[in-house]
Amino acid sequence: MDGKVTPKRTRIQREKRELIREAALEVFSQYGFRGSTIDQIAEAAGMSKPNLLYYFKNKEEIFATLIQRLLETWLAPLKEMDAEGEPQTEIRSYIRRKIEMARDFPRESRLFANEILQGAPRILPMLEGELKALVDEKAAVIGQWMREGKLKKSDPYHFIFAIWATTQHYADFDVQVRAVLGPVRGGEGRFEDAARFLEGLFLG
Amino acid sequence: MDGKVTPKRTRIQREKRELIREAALEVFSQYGFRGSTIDQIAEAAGMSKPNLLYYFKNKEEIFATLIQRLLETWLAPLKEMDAEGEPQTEIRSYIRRKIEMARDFPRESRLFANEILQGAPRILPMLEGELKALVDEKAAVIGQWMREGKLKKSDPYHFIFAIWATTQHYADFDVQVRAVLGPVRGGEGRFEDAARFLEGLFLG
DNA sequence: TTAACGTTTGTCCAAACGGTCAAATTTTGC
DNA sequence: GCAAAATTTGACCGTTTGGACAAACGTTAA
Repeated sequence: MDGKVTPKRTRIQREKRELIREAALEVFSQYGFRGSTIDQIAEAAGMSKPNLLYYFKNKEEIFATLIQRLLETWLAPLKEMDAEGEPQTEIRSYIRRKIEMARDFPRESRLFANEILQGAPRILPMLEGELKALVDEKAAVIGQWMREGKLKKSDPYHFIFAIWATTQHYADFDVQVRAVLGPVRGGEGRFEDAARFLEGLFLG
Repeated sequence: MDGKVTPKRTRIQREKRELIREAALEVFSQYGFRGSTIDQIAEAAGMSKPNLLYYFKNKEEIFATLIQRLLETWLAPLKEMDAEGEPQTEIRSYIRRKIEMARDFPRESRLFANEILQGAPRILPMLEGELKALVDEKAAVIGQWMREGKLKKSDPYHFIFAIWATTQHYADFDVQVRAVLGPVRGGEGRFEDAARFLEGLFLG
C-alpha cells in the first residue's frame, strides 16, 4: 500500500551514512545548502564523490536527512517544559538546556539558522504546523504561570522568542561573541557566564 | 602618494551602481556569498551579466561595497548611546532603534547574519578592532550606570549581546516568528509588540 | 572455491558558473 | 550635427558543479 519501506542496510551502510551526515553537517552549517558542494562533503568524509552518491541519491537527500534529525533535537527541550513543574525551575532548566545546545551542538544551530535565513523553504510547513502547535501550548502554560504571579507578566510568545534568540546567539554569532569578549573573557567560561546572565534576565 | 583615487563617475554610473547594490543586497542576504550568482543579481537588477560587470569588477567587489556600507549602518545605533544621557532613556532608545532596523532593514540584518554564520571571513578584523573597541566603551558606560543603581546589575557585555540577539531575531528569523505567531498576531504590529516586550525585559 | 552481492573509483557529461571581449548602440560635450 | 566617450550585449572561454555509469575491487556464505 505504502510503497515506502525502510530499506535494509548493511553495517557498512549504516556507518558510512552516519559518517557522511557528520561531514555534511560540518559543511552545510557553514555554507548553507547552495553554497556547499558534494565534493566538499565527500572530502570531509574522506571518500570519493561517486562513493558518497552510492549512499545518498543526491545533495537534497543528504540535506533532508540532516534537517529531519535536527528538527527532533530542536523541539525536544521545549517539549520537556512541564506544566506541572515549578515555573522558575522549568524556565531555568529550559534556558540551561538551550545554552548547552548552543555550546555542544553549534553546527546544528547554524544549520537551522541558515535554513531560516533563506526563508525556510524546506521546513516552513513544519514551522507553521508542529512548531506553532507546540509553542501555542507552551505559551499558554507560561501565560498561566504569569497570571498566577509565578513569573513576571509579559507576552509569552515574545518571552519564548527572546529565550531562543539569546541562547542561539551564542552558537550562531559565536565568532562575534568571541571577537568582542577578547581572548580572556571569550574562553570556555563564556557559556557559563551567559547562562547566569540569562537566568537573571528572564527570572530576576 | 595614496595611489587610490575616488574614480569620477557619471550620473548613469552612480545610478546603476546603486541599482546593482540594491539587487545584490536582495540576493546575497538570502543565499550568502557562495550561494549567490552574478546572473541572479544581474536579473534582479534588470540587466545583462556583462553589463553588471561593467560597473563592478567582479562578485567580490559587489559584496565588498555592500559590507562596507552595512558596517556603518550597523554601528551607528550603539555609537549614539550617550554616556551623559538618562540611562533608562538611552537603553530604551537603543532598543527602539534596533527594532526599527530589524523592521526597516531586514535584508541588511540577514546579510550580516550570513557573514557571521560563515565565520566572518571578510569582517573579522573589524569585529576584533572597531566593534570590540566600541563595545568595550559602551559596556563601561552601562557598567557605570549599573553601579549607580540606574539599571539592574548584570554583565554589561552579555546585556549588549542580549539586545542584539533579541532585536535582530525579528529580522533574521522573521519567517519563523510569523509562522509561530500566525496570520493574526504575525501582522505588522509584531514589531511594536516586540519593542514593548523588550523594553519590559531589559528595563522592567 | 566460487558465485552473488556489496562497495569503490575513474571517467565522463551537461548545465551552471565567473569572467572576457569585440562589436553594436546610446549618450554626451562641443 | 558629429565625434568621442560611455554603455550595452551576444558570443564565447575555462572551470566547477551535480550526477551517471560501468568497470574493478571486496566480502560473504554456500
